[in-house]
Amino acid sequence: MSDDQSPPSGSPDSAQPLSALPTTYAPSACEQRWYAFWEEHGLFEASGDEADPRPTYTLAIPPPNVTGTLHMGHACRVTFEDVLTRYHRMAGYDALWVPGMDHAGIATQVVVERLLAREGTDRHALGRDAFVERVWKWKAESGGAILKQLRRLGASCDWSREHFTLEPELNRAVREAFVRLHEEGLIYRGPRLVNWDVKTQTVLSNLEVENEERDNGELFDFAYPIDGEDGAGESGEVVVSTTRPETMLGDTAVAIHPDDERYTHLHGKFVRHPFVDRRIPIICDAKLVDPEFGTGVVKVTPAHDPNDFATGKRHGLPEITVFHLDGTMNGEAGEFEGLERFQARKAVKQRLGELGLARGSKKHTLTVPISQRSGTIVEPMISTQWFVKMEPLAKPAIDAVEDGTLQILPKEWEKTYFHWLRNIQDWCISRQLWWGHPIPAWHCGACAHITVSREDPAACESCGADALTQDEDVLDTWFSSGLWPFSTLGWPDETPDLRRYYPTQDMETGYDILFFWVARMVMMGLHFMGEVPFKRVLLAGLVTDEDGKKMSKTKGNVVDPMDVIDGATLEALLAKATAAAPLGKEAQAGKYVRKHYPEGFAEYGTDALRMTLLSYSPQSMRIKLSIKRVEGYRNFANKLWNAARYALMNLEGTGAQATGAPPEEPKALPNRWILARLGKALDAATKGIEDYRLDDASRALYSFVWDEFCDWYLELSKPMLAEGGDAALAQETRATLVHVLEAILRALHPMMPFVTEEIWSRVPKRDALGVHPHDAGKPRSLIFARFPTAAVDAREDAAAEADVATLQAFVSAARTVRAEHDLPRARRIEICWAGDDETKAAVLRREESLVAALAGGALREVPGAQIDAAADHFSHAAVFVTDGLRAAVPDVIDPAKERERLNRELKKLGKELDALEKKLANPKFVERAPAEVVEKSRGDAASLGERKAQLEAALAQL
RNA sequence: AGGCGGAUAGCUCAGUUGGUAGAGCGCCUCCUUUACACGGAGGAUGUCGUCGGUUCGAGCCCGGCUCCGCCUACCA
Repeated sequence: MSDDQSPPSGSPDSAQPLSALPTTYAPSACEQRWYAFWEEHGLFEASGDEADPRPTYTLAIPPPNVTGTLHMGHACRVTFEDVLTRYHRMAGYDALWVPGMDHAGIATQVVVERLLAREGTDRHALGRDAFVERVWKWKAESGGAILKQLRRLGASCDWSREHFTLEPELNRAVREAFVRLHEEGLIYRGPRLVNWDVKTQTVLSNLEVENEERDNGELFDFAYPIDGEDGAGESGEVVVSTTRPETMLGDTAVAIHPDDERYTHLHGKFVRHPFVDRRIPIICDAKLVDPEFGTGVVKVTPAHDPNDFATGKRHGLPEITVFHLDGTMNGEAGEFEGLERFQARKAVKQRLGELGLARGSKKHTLTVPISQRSGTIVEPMISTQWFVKMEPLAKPAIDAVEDGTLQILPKEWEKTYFHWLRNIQDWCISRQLWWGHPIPAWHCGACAHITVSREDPAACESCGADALTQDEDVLDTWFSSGLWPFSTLGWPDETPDLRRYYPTQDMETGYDILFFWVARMVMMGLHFMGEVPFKRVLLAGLVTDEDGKKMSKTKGNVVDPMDVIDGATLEALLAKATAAAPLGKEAQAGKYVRKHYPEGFAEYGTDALRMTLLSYSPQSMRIKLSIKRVEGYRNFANKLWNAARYALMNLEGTGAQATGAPPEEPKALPNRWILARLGKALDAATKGIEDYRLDDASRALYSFVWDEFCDWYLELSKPMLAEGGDAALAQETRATLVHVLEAILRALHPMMPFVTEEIWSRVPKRDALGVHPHDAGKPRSLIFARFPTAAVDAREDAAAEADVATLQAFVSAARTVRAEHDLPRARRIEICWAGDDETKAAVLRREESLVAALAGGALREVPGAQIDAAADHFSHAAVFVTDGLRAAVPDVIDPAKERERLNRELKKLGKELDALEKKLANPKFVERAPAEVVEKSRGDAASLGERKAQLEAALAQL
């Protein structure tokens, strides 16, 4: 079977020779077909075999929310992760990419509640169990959309190991983690001032609160009358400032700075609350009060402000909550009871005015806390919640990065990571939602003891009563995500997968969830597994629109990856943008599309999109997705396709095939050269991938394929393959051509899986090429092919590189002359040349026919003096010079054009020479710079000087 | 307020340990040559934000400034 060139049975149709195919690559013709093939044959599945000797490479996907549809950010993540996975799989690792989804507590609950609202009902009418059942049903119906889209992107996940953060297996892990932390005293429950979302009526963690600057705020001043009832007959007032007048209903103190001499007389005094029957102490607090700010007097509302809460604790102040959970005023608000909080604000101000206590207001910009999910202003409230004590967990996580056990790339992010962990606050993990992991805690109706247990308990562990009710809260979504790298491998059981694949290698994700998720996984992994959950954290920037703005439905600048892949007309894009836009913003939503994509999208294909995303540096925070760039990579895929067509046309019927190794001892210069250059490109690509510089890796391969393989090697191969030529040379060239093409396909496969597999299936090659023994028997596919290396697939050859560089410089210079003189293609020229550098002259002599073919002229070596005095020897000769070589092209010139060209070249050369000479004239440079630098500068100056003289001579002759 | 990042060709961005500035797109000229017009050949385009310092030498190292972005905290 070693000569079998037909595709494996069951693989997509590859019977048609590539040379007979259309000249344009059509991604849609093969992408879905290939993915189905890969998946159907389980080609992405990790071995899971403990006897498999290969090292493992494991990567857990950042599980997308079930609510989501794929956006460009996902596409970016998936592409990076897929390249890493495919690369390692090809490089001889047992690679495992664990896929899955996150149940996304609040996000999902909000979506389903919105559906219910449309049906005219709500979750309370349904009841908890029915509601949860409804969410599961919804998840089953629409939750998988994103998984289908992941496949369109070519994600080579092991679908047999797919997980969902709310599935029963992971619930076991969650319970285990919770109970263990509780046993260790790291989980506690208690009343704290928390972030309350009045709309969804749940508590939020600090991370779920976003701060938004608003300049429409005001600083409102009002007076508290001094209470004279303490017998001293005091009168007067103190004026306080507030941005939230309604909270004064919960004031339980007024604070001044102890050293503020303006208020010394108030020490120990009281003020009278104007609306509720309360006498309020004036307290001294140096921590809370900045005497320079405002009046230097602060109203203290312990129940509704973090600083006031802390102050209240210091002074033992009562904490009076004035809001209901829905944000309306409660009974403590007296006459304002029942008002919504912002109405209450107005009302309080108005009443203060009526009482003559208002003391004016001024504009004030302030940042307001916004709920990430509901968009409402978050209310600080005192509430009893579950917390994780973070400090003991954070320490090992800090150590791991400090001692290098865990690497963060790009390294700049380390500082951010440390800063957050060193100032970490306890994590509020309970949520007043229904969709999520229920907290494994049971309240005893008899003794109020709380039983925390892995299994549902039958009786209270304290008093034995069976009057138990489970805690009504669920856990923060991120609690289960934090366990993801090991819970998906079977933890808490000691499964073979957990043994084999933990710790994972890489965690690739956006920097926006460094705290939310990455840091928590590190803490949880270290705590429960005793080992970091992954060895490297790879952070990428966020994908934005063409203007660098965040993609949002309101702005209408959301680019759907599927549209980029499949193509979309302007009308379709407009329709989608307007449909997604909020009511009333439809017109605005179309603006972006009209401005940037007046012609819609062509069918760019997955590979082009992937290459585009890969080409952005991971160093930058923003990835401004440019559709022009996508187009460029679409063109690249087409270039590759056509290069392959050329190669296969020349291979057809010759018996040449890829063997996984280059020819033993290639003789022809272009063959030696391309193999040497392939080695350089492969080194750069490998280094790029391993260093997480996929931009470097993709650039190296792109420029090798286009600039060297296509632009030079294929052109050089044409004369070598010409009919009636040297048969041995042609054979060697075909062997080189097919090998380099095949190696390119393997190298590019992690980045461009579809077009490479499509072409590769048609490349004549030895069977079982590069397949690891462990994968023997599986259908033939690039998925298992060995990733090419310089050592095996290329041949080092510095001499060939230097010689072709000479040839290229000469050919380019000759082409410039042709172009500048508008010589028609058919016009043959004679190029008279002389060599000053014997090595270079030898190259031209040896490769004369190739140079002649590429430069479009016959070569004739002449004495150097003839070129120096071109006018005397050749009529109307254009003269060009490359390093170590001179040439004249007789009978072609238009003196004016020639003068222009020579002058332009002289100008450029002059600038370079000036800089060099200035440098060399500096004695300190000669003295102190490294010898090789000085030597090089001298050499460069000399050859530049020579060229300049020659150009000037040529110019003078015109 | 503190921290971080950015400022390089018309646009979007690379630039490895300091040693003569790069790519893609766009632009100009020519070319329907048997892989490719999603192409080929050639060409034009930069005070590397600004001021100062270190150095023989700075896009790169150090400091100040300006503008932009992000993050964290907080402003009664």
